[in-house]
Amino acid sequence: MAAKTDSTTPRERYRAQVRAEVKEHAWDQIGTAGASALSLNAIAKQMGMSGPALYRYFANRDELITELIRDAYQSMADATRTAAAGDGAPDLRALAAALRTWALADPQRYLLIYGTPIPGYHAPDDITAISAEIMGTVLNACAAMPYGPAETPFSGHLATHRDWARGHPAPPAVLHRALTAWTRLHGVLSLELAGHFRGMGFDPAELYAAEVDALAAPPPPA
Amino acid sequence: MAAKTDSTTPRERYRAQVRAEVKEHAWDQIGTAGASALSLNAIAKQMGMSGPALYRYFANRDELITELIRDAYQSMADATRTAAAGDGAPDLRALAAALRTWALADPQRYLLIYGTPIPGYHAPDDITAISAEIMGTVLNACAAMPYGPAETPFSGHLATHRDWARGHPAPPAVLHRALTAWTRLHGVLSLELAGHFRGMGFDPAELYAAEVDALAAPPPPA
DNA sequence: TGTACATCAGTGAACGCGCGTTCACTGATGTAC
DNA sequence: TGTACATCAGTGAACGCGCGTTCACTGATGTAC
Repeated sequence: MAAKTDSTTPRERYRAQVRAEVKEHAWDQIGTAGASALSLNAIAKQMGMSGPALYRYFANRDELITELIRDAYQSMADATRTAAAGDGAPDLRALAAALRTWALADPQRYLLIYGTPIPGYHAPDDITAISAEIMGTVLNACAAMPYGPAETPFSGHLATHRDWARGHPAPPAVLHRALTAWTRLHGVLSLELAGHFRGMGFDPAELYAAEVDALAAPPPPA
Repeated sequence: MAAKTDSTTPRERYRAQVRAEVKEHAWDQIGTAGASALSLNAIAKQMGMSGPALYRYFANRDELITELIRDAYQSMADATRTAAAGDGAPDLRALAAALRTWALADPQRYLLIYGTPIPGYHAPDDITAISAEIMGTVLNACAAMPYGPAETPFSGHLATHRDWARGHPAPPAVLHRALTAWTRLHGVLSLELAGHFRGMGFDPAELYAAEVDALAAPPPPA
């Protein structure tokens, strides 16, 4: 018998493996047919099992989708955290580069988070928490920028509307920078992933780099 | 009998009216259940007709969806063109304001264009043309800005990758500005429409305004 | 070490459902003389 | 103006399909003594 090094039994390990395999097929299916076409029966067939068998592993279709969304968020949080705080001080450029690499590696994963929301779906709290963690990573990177960003009318608004920063000590101008970084990088990435640059003839990577440069640029002397 | 003022017969008018009514119900359905759940049978039921009746008006489900996408693009093109060139010189601020109003008026319409692409769907050429027209409007507005934007590394790239501008005479720096306007406004709008700002506590309109300000700001003195 | 029992993975049949789409048909509306 | 015919909107039945999900079951795997 196997040594009981930790608390996982063989059965638990087997379960985890099958669940992982189900999710892999789920991603494949989302990639080729879209998230709304995700079907437990189809996944079972691909795995050479009968449809009802999957109900041993997921309570229903919704639970599988929630799990995929959670994994997507977690993966994104890991990728950005590692890159931003990789060596020494948090670095927005490294974060941005890692984000793009992560997004391009699996467009469906990015779009499951940031694409058209599934109507009626509401993410559970733990997913919201991961999302906030990602925001924290962006905030840290912006707070560590060599130049403190300039104050703006909007940063005045943020001074009194900063609950989302969850107590982060950064000044309002940095909060503004973080939100801007988020929306600008997402702006380029989402259009690229959705194929809206296709056929236009320029290199999306260069447009993305230009946005990163703009974010990292020193503020104009006041 | 009605005077034949133009070439539309009563039957043609009736057809056009029913087609429009079908589309209205289709938008309702997209709003509540998502584009992928769009069902001809369900629409027919809502209209008090039998399912097959709709096949008099649309060849199949795909044709209806294509029509909706076309209408969405056309509506966006109209809204931006009117706003940008409304009174006198093209105006990026007016364009941006109109775009946001248009997007918030019907999030599903915006998301049908810019949300997660429908897998395997490829837009026909006339829709691509409308999309290019919108880009032209943005280009015009950027070309009319009081300050010519500064040259950038990316504008160097655009100097030799400007086919998408379709012969527009603007210099590369303006092309860069137009692409940037597009991606930044989309960045804020798409996150807002998808609900990612919900619960964060700040006012998305102010973030949007800050991006518009940044786009319209004079370049830093070189 | 072997035996008895409990746990759990997976199956196949079945449920009701709604979908897109076709087809032959009825009945109303418009057109031509 | 009335009559004869063509056009076309809409119906109801039918097709095959795949979906999510339940249920009672078989057979393998692990556990306790």
